[in-house]
Amino acid sequence: MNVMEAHTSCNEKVKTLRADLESLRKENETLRFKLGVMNRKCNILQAHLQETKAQQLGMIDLTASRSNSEITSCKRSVRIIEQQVPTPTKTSQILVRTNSTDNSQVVKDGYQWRKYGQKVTKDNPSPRAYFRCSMAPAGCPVKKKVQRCVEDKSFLVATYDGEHNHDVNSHVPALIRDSLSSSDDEVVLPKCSVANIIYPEPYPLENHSFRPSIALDLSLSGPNDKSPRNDVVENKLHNNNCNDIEEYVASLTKDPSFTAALAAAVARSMPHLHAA
DNA sequence: CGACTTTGACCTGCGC
DNA sequence: GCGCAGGTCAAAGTCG
Repeated sequence: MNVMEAHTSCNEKVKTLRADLESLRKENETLRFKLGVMNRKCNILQAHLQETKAQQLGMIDLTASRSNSEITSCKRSVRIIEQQVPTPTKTSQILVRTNSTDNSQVVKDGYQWRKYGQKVTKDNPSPRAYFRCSMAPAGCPVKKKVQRCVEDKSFLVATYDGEHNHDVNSHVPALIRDSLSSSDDEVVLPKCSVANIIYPEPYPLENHSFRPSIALDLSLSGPNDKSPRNDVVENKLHNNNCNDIEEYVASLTKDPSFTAALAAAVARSMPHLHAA
């Protein structure tokens, strides 16, 4: 009888352990996915940071009263950075937070777009929509591709191609301007090249002061607008982002539940360590 | 009725 | 040259 009881108890333990194992496996999958997303975001952020630094260095006034050696040193630094950072192109990308239940691919960026095609691409199950700028009467060469983010479907990836040959303000109807300022979407417009991106935040934010997405009133300036106001906003944005990212990373590393879960996931992904 | 969207067909570039 | 994938066209449909 004792043997029977022991056997039953053993079976129950096995069941519990299996259930635990299954839930841990699921957790592992989730964490791996999140880790992958974070990794990708980190890479893009680093590229963005490098670009910002290059721009700041490029703004150094080389004609100011400095010694020749200082000037040469500055020029050399700028050249080194220029080699590291890809040459700015007329292509840029932004990420737009949308309502996850909203299936539309409309990115409210202040310009008027006409959809001329849609295609399902190989690397993303969500269809890619093709838009042309329809604001300039003579025809604007700018094109835009919009596709849902493959990792987080609540975000739209908008790729801009070309430069607007007109101003955003002169053609935006009042209705669109109004809808922009009240929009739920959060957008950061491209500054000059690829990887000017606002990041989706797939994790709960309640406990973190860092919230990387910043809503801008886009009706006041276009992506090519180099007004002082725009520069102030951009500088503020970059400084805030850099500080906030550090804050965010610090808060994540201080979070015992996050580090424990991460450690567990890493340990589980290395069977040889498990066995040892 | 005009502007806009949808969607299948077609074009083009690229790798093999 | 062929096949594939991304990009564009244009006719039909939809909406205000």
